[in-house]
Amino acid sequence: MSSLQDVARLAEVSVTTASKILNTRRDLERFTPACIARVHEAARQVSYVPNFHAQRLREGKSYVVGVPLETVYDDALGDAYFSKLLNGVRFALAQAGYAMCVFSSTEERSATTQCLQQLRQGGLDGMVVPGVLSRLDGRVWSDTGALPVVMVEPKAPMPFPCVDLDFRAGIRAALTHLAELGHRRILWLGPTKGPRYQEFASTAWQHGFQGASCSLEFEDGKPADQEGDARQSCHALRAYLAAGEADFSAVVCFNDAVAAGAVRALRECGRRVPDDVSVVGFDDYSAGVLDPPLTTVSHRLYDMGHRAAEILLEMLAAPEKFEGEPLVDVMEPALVIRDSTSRAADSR
Amino acid sequence: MSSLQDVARLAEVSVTTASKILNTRRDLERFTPACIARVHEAARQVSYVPNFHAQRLREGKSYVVGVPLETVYDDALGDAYFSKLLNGVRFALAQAGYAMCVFSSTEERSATTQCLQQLRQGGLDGMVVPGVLSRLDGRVWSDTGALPVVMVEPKAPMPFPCVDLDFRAGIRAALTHLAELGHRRILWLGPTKGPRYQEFASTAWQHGFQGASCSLEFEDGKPADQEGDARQSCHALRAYLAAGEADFSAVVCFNDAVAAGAVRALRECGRRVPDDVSVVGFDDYSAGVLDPPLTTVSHRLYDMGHRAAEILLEMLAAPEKFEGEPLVDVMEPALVIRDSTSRAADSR
DNA sequence: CGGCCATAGATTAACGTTAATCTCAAGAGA
DNA sequence: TCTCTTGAGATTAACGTTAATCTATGGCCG
Repeated sequence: MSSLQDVARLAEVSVTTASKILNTRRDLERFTPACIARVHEAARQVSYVPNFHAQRLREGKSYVVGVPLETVYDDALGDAYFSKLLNGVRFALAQAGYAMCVFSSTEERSATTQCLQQLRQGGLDGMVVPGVLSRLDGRVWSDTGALPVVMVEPKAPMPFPCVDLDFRAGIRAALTHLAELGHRRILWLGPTKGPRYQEFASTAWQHGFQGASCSLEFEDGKPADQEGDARQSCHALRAYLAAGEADFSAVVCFNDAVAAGAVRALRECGRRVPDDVSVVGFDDYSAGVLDPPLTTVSHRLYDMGHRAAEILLEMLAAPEKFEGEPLVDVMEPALVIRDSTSRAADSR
Repeated sequence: MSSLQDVARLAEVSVTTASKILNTRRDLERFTPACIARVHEAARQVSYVPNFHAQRLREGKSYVVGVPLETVYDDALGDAYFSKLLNGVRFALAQAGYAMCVFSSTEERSATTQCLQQLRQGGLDGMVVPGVLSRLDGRVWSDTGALPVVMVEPKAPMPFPCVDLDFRAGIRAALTHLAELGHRRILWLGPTKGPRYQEFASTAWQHGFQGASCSLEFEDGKPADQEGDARQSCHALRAYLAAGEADFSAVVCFNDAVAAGAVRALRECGRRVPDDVSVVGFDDYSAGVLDPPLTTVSHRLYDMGHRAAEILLEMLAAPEKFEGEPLVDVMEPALVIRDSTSRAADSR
């Protein structure tokens, strides 16, 4: 590890001169070409690289943004959720020359706590918080009002800007799509009890789903267990069909895993997808690899992460613009049409 | 931002005293309780937090490890791959008090370049490199010999420790499982032309797969496009069956997406899975949500990431142990048995 | 009563960088 | 010849922390 001092000594100039020539490039016109060349040559010889922490300390800025990930979903759903979100954050930051630092919870301290600590210490310039997690540990958020933090979905009580998703618009898009295909009797399939329904979706789903004809509910199991979801929904729908209920030509599902279960149940009961029944998923985490590839409402997590990072960067550039009521940026989900929906049989 | 100076001024002690009492806690027995209390009270009043970069500069250590992610796979496969890998790295590091910083490529500079730069600058203590990517930009790796870097799969020519996966053992496990179920005629289904086959698996597959009776090849499309994989393998197997080839009771697939395509083709041709034909996937990225849930060879990426981080931490603690020939840590894949394999029909 | 030691801290120097100010010599202008 | 300017760089001080060394006071012992 060589420092400017080594360079300066070798080039027989002052440390400041070396700094100006090698790093800041200010007042370059004030040095003779010979001097500049000497400094560069010396830097090469001792293979000088500027010290990260010294520069950051001096500048009072880190160019790093933190993202806390509590251990909540350790499965394919969590993979998809966080991976897409983090990709969005990462690329937006990278474009602006920032790095992204991801924090995990340990036995002693939550990821959010660690992240907030480094933020206060100046090791991070800001923070993007997947909001699903932000409600864990409410006390962690005391005295954080003025910190540069952006939340992602759903809107939390903390007074930070937030990027949210309009679930209702997503469901509306699904219903509109089905209506255009001639479907009139639509079944809603998803958990309506259990922790997840409480947490995520209660009002959004309820309001968004008023257009459905009927709804089939099943008890939520472990939060976000995809295999479990698929099994639950398969059982529920199979029982429903076995009971002779068949007054629907399309199913809208809570997520892609539930949709996968629905497809399985329909098949087992001799209904073809999409020929006999159309199925729409939600999230677009696994929809592409299912059979048939699912029409689904995309969560657009990449875009949400990207947008959150953009907002954070704006906050860092101009904090005064973000005083007052915190910004809520609502994104529209996107309907991705694949092969699990088609024109209703009775409207062909 | 208050500093030790502010605290010291307010508590009427020297800066060093404040440092010892608040941060290092060395020589604490040498201060009167009254003094200690005064310093703590002052720290509270000015809400002191130690400065991150100043501490790191002083200590000459960052407690941050970098992971470069080049933009290679921007799809569900990439999500699963990197998410699981990063989770493993993250948790291992978090346990040891390290943070994980993820780098992305920008238009100008590759993620690896950025990461290496910060490593040399002392902003990072080490680096875990998903090896799939390390071969991009060979020149980037010149003059990096002594840096604390650990690679993950596959073994690259760079002289760093590496965590690798024994693909052959994975295939062997799949074949053994099928043999135990009475299968004798096994079809290998996967790309055998195109970039991916070249890159990943050529020798591993070829050697590992000698036990298969026959193999069906299709042209590789875009690297790692899951939907594409499923479509390709579905077409290939459908054509194969349509041509009257049916001399197999089990299929071992290149990855889960290929297996999904295989299941689809088999179904379309009236074969039930697993009753008529057993199917084994590879990777365990999406195997759980497919119908039927796939028996698959798990890539164990979480474990690989975890192990890589552990090795890196050992390197940081005792660099001298890692001189000489770089360590290669080979992990055994794990066979995950789900519902797509069953006893061969002709052996029941 | 002088020397010695422990107590309770303060002072100094250093980590590596940089902004602001300062110096010194040469040349220009009056 | 004397002042003024300009060029080319050096010095100083600062960012916030900490390890190593130093000082001053008081008590104890011989």
